Amino acid sequence: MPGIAIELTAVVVAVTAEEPRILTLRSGKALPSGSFESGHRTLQMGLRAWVEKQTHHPLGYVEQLYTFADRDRVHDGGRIVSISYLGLTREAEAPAGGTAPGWRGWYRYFPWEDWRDGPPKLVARLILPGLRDWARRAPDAVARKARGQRIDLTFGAAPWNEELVLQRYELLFEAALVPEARRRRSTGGEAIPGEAMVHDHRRILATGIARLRAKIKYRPVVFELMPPAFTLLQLQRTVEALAGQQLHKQNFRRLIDTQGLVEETGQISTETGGRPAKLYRFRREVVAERAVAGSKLPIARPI
Amino acid sequence: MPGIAIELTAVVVAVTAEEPRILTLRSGKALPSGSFESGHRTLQMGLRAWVEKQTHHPLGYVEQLYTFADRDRVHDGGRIVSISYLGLTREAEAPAGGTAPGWRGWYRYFPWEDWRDGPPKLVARLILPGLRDWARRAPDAVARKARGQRIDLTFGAAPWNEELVLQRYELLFEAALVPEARRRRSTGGEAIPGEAMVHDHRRILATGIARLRAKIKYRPVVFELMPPAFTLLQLQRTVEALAGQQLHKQNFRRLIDTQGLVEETGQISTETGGRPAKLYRFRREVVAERAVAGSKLPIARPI
DNA sequence: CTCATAAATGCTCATCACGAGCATATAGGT
DNA sequence: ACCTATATGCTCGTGATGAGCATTTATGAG
Repeated sequence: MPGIAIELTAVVVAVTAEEPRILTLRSGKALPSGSFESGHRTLQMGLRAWVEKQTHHPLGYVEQLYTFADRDRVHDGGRIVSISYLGLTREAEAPAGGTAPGWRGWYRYFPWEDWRDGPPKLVARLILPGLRDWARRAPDAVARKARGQRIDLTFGAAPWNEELVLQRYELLFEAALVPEARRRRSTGGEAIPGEAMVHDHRRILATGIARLRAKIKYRPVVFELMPPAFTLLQLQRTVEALAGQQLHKQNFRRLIDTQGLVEETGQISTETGGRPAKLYRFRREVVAERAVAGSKLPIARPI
Repeated sequence: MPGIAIELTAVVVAVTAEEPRILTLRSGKALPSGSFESGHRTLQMGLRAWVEKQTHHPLGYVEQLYTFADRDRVHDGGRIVSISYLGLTREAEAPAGGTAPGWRGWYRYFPWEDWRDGPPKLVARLILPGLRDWARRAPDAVARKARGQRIDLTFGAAPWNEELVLQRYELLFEAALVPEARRRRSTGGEAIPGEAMVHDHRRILATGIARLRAKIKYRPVVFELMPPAFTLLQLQRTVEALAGQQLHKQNFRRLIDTQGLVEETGQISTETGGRPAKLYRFRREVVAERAVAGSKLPIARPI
C-alpha cells in the first residue's frame, strides 16, 4: 500500500524596520518545511529541527496552525498530510558559513492586506472589479447573491476586518485571480499583483497571518517580536505592521498601560526625533499570572 | 522504513435534557476514530465516513481541533499521528438495525467542570488537597512556586474560568491524580473521580470541550445543537450545560436580542410551566452576514 | 536666542457593553 | 381568589473604548 507522508511547514515571522517578514527558501517561493521522521520526538521538535537545519536560525515561540491533506500533491503514489506551524522570532544577523535565510516582507505576497496608508489602490482598481465580474458569472441567482455577500464581507461594503486574511485569499483563489488557481481553470480575468508560492504555501502563510492578527488582540505575543527594551511607539509600529492598520496613539498607550504588560526600564531613548521616549520591557510574569480574556457570557453571580 | 499512520478522532457533541453528551464506543471508553485512507477525498470526509460507519449517526458541523503525535502509541513499529475534530449535532433516535451509539454525559469524564450548582465539592475535598500536596513535593522552591501559581489559576484563587478545561486536565495528569497518568508514575495520592478513556482520548475530549466553551462566546454555534424552534430558556439551558455555569437570565436575553441571532416563529410554548414562552428560530443568514467580533485594538479612524 | 517641528504624555468626554437586580405579565394548579 | 413558576420589560452603575484637545520636551533652522 502506498504510505502517507507527513510534512511539517513553518510560517516564521519577525518584524524589522516596521515590516513583518517571513522566513523563506527558494528565492521566496517556499516556506521552510520537511518531513516528520522517526527521529523526531514530537511534531514540534521535528519542525524546529527542519527550520534550524534549513535556515540556521533558532526558533522561539511556536504554535500549531492547521493540518490538511492537499488533494493535488502525491508522494510515491501516497498522500501528503501537511501540518503547519506559526513561529515568532527576531531577525538575527546572517550566520557565518550558512545560506543566508531569505526574509521577505509578507505584504509582498498579500499587497491588499496593508492598509496602514489607507485603502490600497489595488483593491478598488483591480480586485473589486475582478471579483464583481466573477460574481456576475455565477451559474444562478442564488450563487450570484452568495458571491456578492462574500465580496462585501471581505473586501467591500463592511468595514475592513484585518483578520479575514484567509477568507480573502480563498475568495481570490476561487475567482481565479491569483496565479496558483489559474493552473486548473482557465477562466477569470488577469491575475492581480502579489507573489505566488509553491504548492499551497501561500495559503498556509495566509492562515499564519490571520492567526497572528487575531492573537495579538488577546494574548501578549507581540513581545516575542520585540527587542528586550523598546519605546511604546516602537511597540505600536510593530503591532501596526502586523495588523496592517494604523492605531490611535493615546489609546494604544492607555491599553498597554491598563493591562500592566510592561514596566519602565528607567532609561530613555533620544533617538526618536522629538521628545525622548521612555524605554520599557515586557513583564514576562503576566503570562503566568493571567489566563485568557474575560467571558462574554452573562454569568450569574456565584450564590 | 516503518510507515506513519494517520488516525482521525472525533468529539461529537449533542445536548439532551440539559446535559452535554458525547458519542462514544467501547462502553464509553473510546471516541469514534479510524485511520485516514487513500479512499478519503479529504481529512474531514474521512472523519465523517468513520463516524457514520461506527455510529450510524450523521455528522453536522465539523471543525478541526488539533494534531499530535502520541509518543507512546506505535503501529507496526511506526508512529501514529492523531488528527482530532469537534462535531456538533442533535441526538437522533436509535437507528434501526445498528449498534446504538453510546451517548455519555461529558461531566462523567470531567466532574469538576460542572459548576452549574456552585463549586463541586470534589474540588475542595479532593482536587485541591491532592494538587497542593503535589506542589509541596516539587524539587525546588522555583518549581514549587510555579506549581502553586498554576493551581491558583486553574482551580484555586482566581475566579473560575470555564475555558481552562485542558489546562486543568493536564495539571491533574502531571500531578498523577488521574488514572491514565498513574500507569507510568507510581507517585501521587489516590485518583480522583472522573472516568478515564483509552489512549489519549480523554485529553482530546478536554480539548474539544475547551474549544466549544470558547467558541460559543463569539460564534453562533450553539444553534447547531438546538431543535428548529426553541424558547429562550431552552437556549439558555443549553449554553449553561456547555459552559458549566449558570447565566443571568435577563442579561442572556438581552444579549441574544441585541445580536439579532433569532427571530420569533409566531408560536408559543405552553409546556414551560409558567407563563407561556415565545418560540424562536435561528436566523441562519447572520452567519453569512457577519464576520467575527470587533477588534480590541485601538484602531484609528480611516482618514 | 527664538521659533518651528516632531514626538511623548496627560486628560476629558461621549458612548456602549455588561453585571445586577427590581417590577410586571400571564399561564396552570389549589 | 391566591400561589407558584416562568416570561419579559426596564433601570442603574461601572468600566472599556473611540476620538480628540492640550502640554511637555527634545532637535534643528534662522
